[in-house]
Amino acid sequence: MSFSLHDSALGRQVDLVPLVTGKISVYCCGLTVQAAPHLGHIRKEVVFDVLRRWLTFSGLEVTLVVNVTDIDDKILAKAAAEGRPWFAHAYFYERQLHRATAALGCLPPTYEPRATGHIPEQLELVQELIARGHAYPAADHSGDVYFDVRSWPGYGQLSHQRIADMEPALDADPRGKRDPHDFALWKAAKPDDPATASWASPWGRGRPGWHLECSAMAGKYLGDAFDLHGGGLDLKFPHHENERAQSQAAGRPFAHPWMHNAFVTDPSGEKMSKSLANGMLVSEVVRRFDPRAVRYYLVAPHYRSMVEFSDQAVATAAAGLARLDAFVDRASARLGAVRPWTMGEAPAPQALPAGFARAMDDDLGAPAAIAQLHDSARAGNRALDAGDDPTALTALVQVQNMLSVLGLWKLDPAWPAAGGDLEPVVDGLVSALLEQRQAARARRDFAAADQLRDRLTALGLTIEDAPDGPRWKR
RNA sequence: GGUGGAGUGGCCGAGAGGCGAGGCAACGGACUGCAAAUCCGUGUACACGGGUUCAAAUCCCGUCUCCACCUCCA
Repeated sequence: MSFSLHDSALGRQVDLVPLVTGKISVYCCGLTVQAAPHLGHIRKEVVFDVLRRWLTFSGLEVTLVVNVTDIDDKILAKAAAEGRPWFAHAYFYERQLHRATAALGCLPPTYEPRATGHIPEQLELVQELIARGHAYPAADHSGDVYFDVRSWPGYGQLSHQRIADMEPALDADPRGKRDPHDFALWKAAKPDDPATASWASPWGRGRPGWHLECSAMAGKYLGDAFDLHGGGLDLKFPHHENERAQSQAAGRPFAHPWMHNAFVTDPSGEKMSKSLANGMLVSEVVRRFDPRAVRYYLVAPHYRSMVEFSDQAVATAAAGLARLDAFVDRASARLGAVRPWTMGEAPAPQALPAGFARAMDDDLGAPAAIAQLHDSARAGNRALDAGDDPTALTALVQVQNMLSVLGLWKLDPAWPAAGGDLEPVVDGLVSALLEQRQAARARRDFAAADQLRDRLTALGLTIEDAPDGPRWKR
């Protein structure tokens, strides 16, 4: 069984055949760190985190590169408005991004290069493109350098657009371009730009354009050819089209399949970015909901489907995850805790039901994978009811492995540690109270028993009297 | 104008010619001191109008509605 996925460039599903046996190299466009990340931004991180976990589980060594765009017009403008250096603004939001990805259980990428840390590589690429006749300094001597889209026949192939059919550029000022669709590789410094925001170049001081950095950094960390390029659907054009054109025009094969994830929409069904300040910042959502439930909500739909955000949708996800947790808790209490596969370990044989692997190998089919997860939990619960411990144990192992592949295992190392040291102490105290309550129940003093349960309930704990004794959970 | 995607039961969300994914909610039953959890059961869903076919949510034609991209949005 091999992994296949929908290639946005070809518009059909293809097998992902590694360029180097046993290894997969992935470049996934990261964020421009100009504002706090919302759920839509973070969906991409979660999708590629799951991809990485699944490929790793499948025995591949995955290199994941995610860039940080730490300089652009918006960052400069916002920083100026705030009266602080652009890099202060960028670092601030880069930290917010890291906090948000960690909060949702995403592992840090293998490499996370910053655009401003790779100026020499970007200048080299510009010179290479000029030498090959695919780029030119602006005719108006502004110091800009543009990519010549008409010089590259493959331009438009990724997004399936012809230059002639594109909306005429609204740009009234051609700024020395040969074609209005030519895009900036290098942008000359403007008089009011801060001195720290420009670098010396053969065309005068300036800074790299947005598209250039990804081509340069992908080349540096993954080589001229790599296995997979990913990002949000909205980057397909122009960003990815331009990246592809730059790299290939410079003689680099670049990525084979392209993978694009769909958006998270706001409750009115519109793309999230238009309504930043309405409760969908990651920092706000994880305050209101269990972060694992938020991740489950993002993981469960197919990555190429739009997902609508609402409190109710996340609450529903939380209920679904609670069902799985309940089985794991119940089975662990009876059979003993089982440690699932985690990132970096070799998978044990029979670690997963075939249906789950089939679903994941088929274009990361999370919905079918989640269905399998619930089916396995049900089978496990049934086995526990029937006293069939061996079957229940198999289910416990498999359910936990599936959760781990999806990054949903409760104790996954990617989750921020949450006072785990106190857990046994709390467990001991609660268990002592539950023993008292059991004693009360045994002498049929239900008033006393209920009073104890009410006290624990008031602390936010849930008490369940299972046939094999009481259980508690938060 | 160009390109791509979507409309599925109370809600979310899969599937893509034939045996009703899955979750949430609801109802009934078993279990329980009561609950909770769990298990079992319960649904004549596929925007609309035509057509093809033994068989259509799935294919074809037409219509409507929505979303995204075509300027530096994940």
